[in-house]
Amino acid sequence: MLYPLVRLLIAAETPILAAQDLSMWGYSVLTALDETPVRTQAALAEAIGADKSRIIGTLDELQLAGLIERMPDPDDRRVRLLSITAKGRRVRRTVRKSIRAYENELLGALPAADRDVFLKSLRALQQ
Amino acid sequence: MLYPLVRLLIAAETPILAAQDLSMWGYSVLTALDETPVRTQAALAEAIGADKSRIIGTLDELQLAGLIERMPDPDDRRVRLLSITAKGRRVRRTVRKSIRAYENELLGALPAADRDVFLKSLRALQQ
DNA sequence: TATTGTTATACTCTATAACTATA
DNA sequence: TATAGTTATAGAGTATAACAATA
Repeated sequence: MLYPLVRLLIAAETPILAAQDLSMWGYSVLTALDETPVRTQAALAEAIGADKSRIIGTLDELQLAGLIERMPDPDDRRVRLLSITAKGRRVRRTVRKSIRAYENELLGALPAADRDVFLKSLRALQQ
Repeated sequence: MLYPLVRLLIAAETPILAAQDLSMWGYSVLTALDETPVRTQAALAEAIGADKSRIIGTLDELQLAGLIERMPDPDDRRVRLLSITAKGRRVRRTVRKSIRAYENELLGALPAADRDVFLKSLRALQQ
């Protein structure tokens, strides 16, 4: 039952991301970094459910676009300290607004009380 | 919010399918054929959200395992009439029972009233 | 020797377009 | 010529392991 819904969301949200030259992983990274700063790339990858080698291309793009910063940690030069830039925060906010607008439109099909229970339940089912 | 949940379900249900030598698409096909018979492979593919060329390997495997039948339509020999076999039905029921047991366990974390609203809402959100 | 980030490789999935056989 | 099914090809996404730099 989730599969058609997920397909619908991906179809609707891919163009929103593309409008900001963002991939799904790129948006994932911005969201993670905007919520809590992360010290290592491996920790970031783990946080968003990816492999550390998988996000490198994504980080390269985000850095090139000026959306994140990647600084060698002076205390351990193997480590890259990751942070979101002001521009990255702006882009993330823009995307999030569009995505939320779309999702609210979708959820508008549900009675308000059901909607609240639905979202609460979704939250409860994640670990 | 859906993504981690979907990952969790895939991780839990892949071994259930593997125990019956079924792929996710194979299970999708069995489910579609068990619910309503389909005349052409293209229609079946469309029904489960796949490409007609993508499901051919799956149909080959299912047929080889004796779970479906694929007969040329005598009225139009380009067409393959698709149907699930008794064995296919048994396998599907077995898998479905395990999957439902797991999902009920998951949903057990929710209060019964919320669970009902959650499932009803999921159903309402699909088109 | 162990760890962080990177690169290289192979593997799976998928989409597309050719191809065949029928109509 | 058009359609159903098939095959072939190339492309994207992913996982794994090897690698360089640093500890």
